[in-house]
Amino acid sequence: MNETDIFRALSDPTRRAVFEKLAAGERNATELREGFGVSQPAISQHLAILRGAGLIRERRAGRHVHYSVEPDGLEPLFSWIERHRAFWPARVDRLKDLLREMDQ
Amino acid sequence: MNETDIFRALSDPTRRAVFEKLAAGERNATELREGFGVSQPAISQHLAILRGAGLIRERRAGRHVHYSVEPDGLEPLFSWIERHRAFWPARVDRLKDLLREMDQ
DNA sequence: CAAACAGATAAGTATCTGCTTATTTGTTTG
DNA sequence: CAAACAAATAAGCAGATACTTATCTGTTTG
Repeated sequence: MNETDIFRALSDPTRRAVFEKLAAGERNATELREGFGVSQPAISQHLAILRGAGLIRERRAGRHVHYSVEPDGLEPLFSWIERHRAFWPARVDRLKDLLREMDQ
Repeated sequence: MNETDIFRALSDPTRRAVFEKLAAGERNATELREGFGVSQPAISQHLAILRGAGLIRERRAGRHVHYSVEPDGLEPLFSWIERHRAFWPARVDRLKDLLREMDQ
């Protein structure tokens, strides 16, 4: 949920690729595994970390678990960027406004 | 320079705090060390990682080395966010425009 | 120029990470 | 209900990470 968890979760290329795949739409763990040369437990562990960072959610359906992006999951990352508006005075004020709109 | 390096560099709380301190203005290694209960080599190593990720730059002045934020260092992170416009269709199209402006 | 200083580098270490295989839990279906 | 299936968990391991102390390099200054 915090910045460290989010940065850490996204610092792994496989995990970032999984997240990006989910950004294109809901997938179950088996579908997510396709294309990665990695074991089923590895994907399961990556999903647990993404979930722990608040970036994805799961929806159980029988023996399948469908994963999808948590819509506001990246919000702490946006906030962190915004907090640098001291350094990018005008630029990030605009970003701030944009992010506020996104919340609606 | 790539996304992985940037996410990794920012995933450490101490390193993120150093970066944030630099966002407030140029500092040398000794000044940066203040407030962290950490050895001089530790800070030096953190700075090397931030530098390797393209997030900070250094300016040598005698026996001092002054560090500052690399203005476009976070650009790959912004681009990565932007690349999710498939998921936030309208929202991120706006962000895209904003980032284009920022490039000018 | 010797002593002090700023910072980087070396080397060692405990802990963390990402992976594996093996096993477990729970669900579906012939 | 047994076999197959989807996914999580356990345990172990090689490599990475963040730190330490010790040392080195380079700069300044009394």
